[in-house]
Amino acid sequence: MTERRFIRRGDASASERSAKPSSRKRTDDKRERILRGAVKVFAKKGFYASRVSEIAKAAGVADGTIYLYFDSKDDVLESLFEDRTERLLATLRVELAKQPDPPSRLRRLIELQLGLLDGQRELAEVITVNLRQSTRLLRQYGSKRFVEYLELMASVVSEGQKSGHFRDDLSPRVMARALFGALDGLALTWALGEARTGGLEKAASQLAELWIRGLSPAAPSATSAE
Amino acid sequence: MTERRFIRRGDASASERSAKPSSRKRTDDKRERILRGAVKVFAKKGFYASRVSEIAKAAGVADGTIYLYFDSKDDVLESLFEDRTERLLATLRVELAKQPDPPSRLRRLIELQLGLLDGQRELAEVITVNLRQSTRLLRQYGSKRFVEYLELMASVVSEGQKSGHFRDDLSPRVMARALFGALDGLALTWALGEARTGGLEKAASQLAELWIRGLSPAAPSATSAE
DNA sequence: GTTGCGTGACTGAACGGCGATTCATTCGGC
DNA sequence: GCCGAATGAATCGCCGTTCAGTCACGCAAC
Repeated sequence: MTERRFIRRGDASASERSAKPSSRKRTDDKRERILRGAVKVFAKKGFYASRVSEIAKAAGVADGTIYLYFDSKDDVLESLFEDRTERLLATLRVELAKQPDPPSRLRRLIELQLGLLDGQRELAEVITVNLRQSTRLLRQYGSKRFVEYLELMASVVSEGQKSGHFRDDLSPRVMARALFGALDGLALTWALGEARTGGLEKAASQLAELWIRGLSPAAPSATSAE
Repeated sequence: MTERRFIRRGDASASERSAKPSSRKRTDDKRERILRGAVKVFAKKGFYASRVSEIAKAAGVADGTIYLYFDSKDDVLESLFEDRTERLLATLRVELAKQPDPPSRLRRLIELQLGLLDGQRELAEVITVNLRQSTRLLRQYGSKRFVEYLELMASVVSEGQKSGHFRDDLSPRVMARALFGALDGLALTWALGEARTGGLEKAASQLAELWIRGLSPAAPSATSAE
């Protein structure tokens, strides 16, 4: 009955802290503030242990205001995920197109994904941990973004196979899932652990090394592989 | 609303317990039944959306009985995780010791972990999804098992490096986290997707292929490694 | 063998706290 | 003055947990 979600973000242009209290009109700025508050609170306590009033407090708005911009607490999480993943996907698409060949694209993909999280512990935690908590939602509503994401990875692999840069006895879809998992796992343990800035960078570089060699078509003769 | 559930005691459990006339003594059989019920319910609805009464129903016991065996709903999840992970770790340790060299151990580890979940969609889902939901707990109480698990993986890698089977420019700890993530990611997408029995087997084999080549010391071409 | 009793495992209705959501009211901008 | 964004205290339904009873079993007494 209450369809209140009529505010939509025009684009990524989030006019930040313009020193302008300006009008009492609804603003994307307020919506963004709520999302940012949510990241903080969710990261600290997890989705279910987070109180709506805490999010409101972190965002500097009243409890009720949240319901002017979102349908429910669940909707806040979902929107947050949707919003951030969209940004990530957009960045990835642009950056990957710049790379000359599939191996470079693979490396860039890994570096970018982890690089964007580096220095953003809270966001990393929300994405890795809370993504799972809304899995129920994701499954029910079918996470379009998530699938898009996996497909992007799979396409890098399959293009590499076509071009002869990668061995072709491994399924791109399986590789995409495994790579997603590996990135997620690194981000998770990093976010829950020390989370030193720059820590993910080294990990990214190593992961890229592993994958590029792992996907290489050259049959290692020296290895006593059996 | 005001819909009280009917717990038909003995109903579902009667056939199960037919052989042995149940004594009125506390049994870990009952504890195990609760854990199994919990797996079913958690897998279907997720931890937070699961009701204690649903677990009781699935286990064929009364709501209150759960509190004879566990401290709280959280304790049920924690115990479940603890219990199942312990089993997995024990199996892994035994099996890995049988393998002749690190590459075989790595392959076996991957096959075993995914193989044990194959055909157990519900358990896979609880482990991959709910593990995250209790992350808060895991962090606070320090997950000993989880760390043990990562260390087991890291040790396989570092042994391989010492023996010359694996390249030594990659950190075993990073590799362990990435491998954990890859396995977790495969299990997750499998559990949430079609979950065909045998589906994980193929994935396991491919993942092993990737990792073994990826960790191989032979440089296939002029890779400006590192 | 049978009866009666004490023990404690088990039950499930009721409780109580809590927190997401609502809505009467306020108030700034035009 | 009017509109509607923003507020935040009050509401209300939900569900984890409790605990007063129930009853099966083992045992002792006969």
